[in-house]
Amino acid sequence: MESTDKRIAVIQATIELVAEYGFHGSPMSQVAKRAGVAAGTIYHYFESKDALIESSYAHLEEELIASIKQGYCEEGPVQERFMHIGRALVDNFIAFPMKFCFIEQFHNSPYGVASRREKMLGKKNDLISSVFEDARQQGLIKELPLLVIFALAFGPLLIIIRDHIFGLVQLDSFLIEETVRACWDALKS
Amino acid sequence: MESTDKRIAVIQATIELVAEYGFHGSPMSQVAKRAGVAAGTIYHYFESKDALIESSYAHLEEELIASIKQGYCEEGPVQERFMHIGRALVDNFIAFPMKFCFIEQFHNSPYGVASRREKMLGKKNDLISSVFEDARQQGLIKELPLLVIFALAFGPLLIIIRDHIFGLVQLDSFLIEETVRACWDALKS
DNA sequence: GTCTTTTGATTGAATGATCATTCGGTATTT
DNA sequence: AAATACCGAATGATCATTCAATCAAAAGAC
Repeated sequence: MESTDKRIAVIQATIELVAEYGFHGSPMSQVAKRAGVAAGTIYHYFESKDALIESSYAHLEEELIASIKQGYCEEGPVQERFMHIGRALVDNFIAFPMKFCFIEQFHNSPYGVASRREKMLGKKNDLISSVFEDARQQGLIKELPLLVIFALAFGPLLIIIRDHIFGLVQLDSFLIEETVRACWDALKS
Repeated sequence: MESTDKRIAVIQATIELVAEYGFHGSPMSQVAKRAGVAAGTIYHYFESKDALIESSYAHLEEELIASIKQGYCEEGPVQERFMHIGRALVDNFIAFPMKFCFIEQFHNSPYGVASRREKMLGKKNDLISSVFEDARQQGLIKELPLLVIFALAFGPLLIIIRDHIFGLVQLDSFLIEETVRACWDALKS
């Protein structure tokens, strides 16, 4: 993970362009132009367009986890930890819609498939999983597979974020709070 | 909406290819080959690739609504109607994963934006909205904007369908039932 | 400190592939 | 014979990627 100025600039340009125009609407020539870099330079940092997209996604994922960790209390009550994660997710994506658009496109494209499978095999003790493991042990939530719990917890949030970004709803902090709480209702045993 | 054999064949080929390779990985030449048709023929039925993709989506949406209507009782209790819709959605997408992959890619691409906005303006009395309107009037569900209700109701289902299709969970009818019920828990006031 | 040398970074025009679309013509239907 | 459906090679654009040439900076030599 080297991080020259130009490397980051290229990733940033990729995220912006892909978010707006999709993978196929984002030629390397445009990425180069927006990053203020020559086309050839991209290939100094990334093997191919696919590799660039993969790296851009990894970059976003790191940023997202970092932003969730801000103000997160590992020792607090389970429901409060859940609410924090939910709020952080929505707030962050609403503040940076491009990140959301890129990530969602990635997840629903052939790129994302392999990536998601890898993550499932081996990720045990990350921040989020452990909230649900604790909740399960305390008998607070339903006895369902972890992935189903994930779906109930975050599925609705992704949708309202998308609706907000596309201007179909206007989220405010009250509505966000109520929605995250409703997600918790879905989990409660 | 004419429906020649070839027109349908082209749409079918488009859905299959896009589901597997994405929009940018589905050249018209391949669509033609898979549909058993000459490249030029596609342009007899569709103005452009964009128009073809738009029509393919519309086709899928009609099919989906038709399949939900099967066995649907307009007069039954609200919760039962909701459970029926949820089950139908999951069953249908699991039976035809290509449909799901196409639709999700569409929704998260620049194509889908306009389409979604149009639908929001003017759709009042469709099958699904009226379930939630009835539920609201009976005081059964939370007082939240319709789009948030949609998100809570169907967001989790979309995620577990994706996980199932990618082989990350194995859904059976028990798990589907429990998940749809949990979605209802999120809605309950 | 100044002058080479070497290494890595950067450039952007050139290359070759691939793609959406067109069109002149052939088959099929009316 | 008129109209419509269909074909597939040809066209022109666009794109990812390469590479020979320039530039920058660090390392060594004296």
